[in-house]
Amino acid sequence: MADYDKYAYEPFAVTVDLAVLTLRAGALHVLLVERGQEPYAGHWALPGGFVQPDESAETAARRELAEETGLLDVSGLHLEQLRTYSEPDRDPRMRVVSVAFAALLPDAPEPHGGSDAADARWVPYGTARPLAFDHDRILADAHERVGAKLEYSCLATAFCPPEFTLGELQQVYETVWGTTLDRPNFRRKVLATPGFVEQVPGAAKLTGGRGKPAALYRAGPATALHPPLLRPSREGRPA
Amino acid sequence: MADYDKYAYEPFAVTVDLAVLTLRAGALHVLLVERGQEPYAGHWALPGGFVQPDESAETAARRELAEETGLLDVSGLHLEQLRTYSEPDRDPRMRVVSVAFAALLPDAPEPHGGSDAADARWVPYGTARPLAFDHDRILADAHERVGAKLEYSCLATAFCPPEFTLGELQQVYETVWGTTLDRPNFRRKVLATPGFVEQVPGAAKLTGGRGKPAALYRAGPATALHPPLLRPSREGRPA
DNA sequence: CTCTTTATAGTCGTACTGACTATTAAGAGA
DNA sequence: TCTCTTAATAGTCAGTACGACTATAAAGAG
Repeated sequence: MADYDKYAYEPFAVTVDLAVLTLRAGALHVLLVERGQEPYAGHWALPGGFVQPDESAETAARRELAEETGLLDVSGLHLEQLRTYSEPDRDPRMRVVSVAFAALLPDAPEPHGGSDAADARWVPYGTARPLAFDHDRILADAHERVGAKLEYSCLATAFCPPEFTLGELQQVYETVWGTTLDRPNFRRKVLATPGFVEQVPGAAKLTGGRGKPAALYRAGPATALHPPLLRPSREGRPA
Repeated sequence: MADYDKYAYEPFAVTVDLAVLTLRAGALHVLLVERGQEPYAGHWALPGGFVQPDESAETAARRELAEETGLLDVSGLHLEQLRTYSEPDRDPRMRVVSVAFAALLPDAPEPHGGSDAADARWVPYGTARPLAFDHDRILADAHERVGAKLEYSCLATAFCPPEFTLGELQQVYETVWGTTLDRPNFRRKVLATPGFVEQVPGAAKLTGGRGKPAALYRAGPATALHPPLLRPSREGRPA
């Protein structure tokens, strides 16, 4: 910001929009609310709301997340600022600048409309298009960002419960990237990265489903992956 | 954004802040303006200004960039949205939400205060602290983001003139990362990445300084680096 | 003419990765 | 109970990428 005296300035409304992602039954889901009023009445939209005078966008996003999901404790959830959308015509009613966030949830409790949330629902990613406003774009940006961060950060554990198997962790990568990965290679790579995951000490194996029971792991202290875990090929360069 | 009727909303001032980076004499420089008024009178600050009612933050950033640098054509410059800073107390006078951008310039024309710009100057990165407001943080975030993007994108060519030598390109990496790189290995890696750079066809070598003249290259069509060019070690994981 | 500087070429061993095969330990169904 | 299926885990092997080098070529400086 520079010289306040040289420019007139117009006040803007500032909101936050949330792309809340989770994995249900091996598919990526998004938390969406159905709009009751114009514009875009009947369309699905990302949850969000106005930033209050005494809070930052991050605080507002966390508050909205708690309200919309009905979760009591959102303090430990991963919340990542995506970018800010500020096209003058993105809302037909008024000038609204929106700071978008991506949030990742491990399990998927059905949202039971908290304080004043409209009825929010988990919707499989990619269905329910088009969304209201520019929310298709925001959601696509969130997906792209999360997919990219899986490569070089330990973000994948944010989709998992506190204790998880390597198979579940691999499912996160496969679901977000839309690919399949070789299981032994994935295992080797994850275990070779110091601090990514650590085995739960005397813990019993997870013996729920079929097959050999898997060892349980929890997230380690590392936050970055060196070297990264690159998604397969994606060649795409011209000749 | 959600239900406009359920919340009162406070209007905010929305600004853009620019971290304009360039390389001069092998050192990273930032474009800064000296503040003449309180608060932070006499401190250096990032250039920036208010977003006008009819423009997006990106448009405002490009306009401010042209005004502050005095450059006539800023259309081809790389401009990257960093994040939005919205702490309630970040400006003591009023509630200001600022969208920060990083811009990369190849050469460094001394800014000759365009239309109404305060006297802007190139300042070596790291000197001139503390900056006004939260601009130290913004500038550090810009540096971190640019350093990270050098690893997996072709961003480095944005610091170079249209035609450049591999030595100049390597200097970009070394300067931003603050490391030294092995020259043959860097060369091998860059040339092995399809579309990163392409040799200028019948062009003469650059024979300015001492030493064997270098071949000239220009930026290729690729935008991403696969596999990435990782900066050395940065281990840093707990035991 | 020689020294210094910089670009470019090439070598070599290690580490990492992708594509496999093999083995183990559970539940499901006959 | 036996066998089949499923999933976890162990291990192999070749191709490649990368870091650390050495060597050569082509310019200017003294």
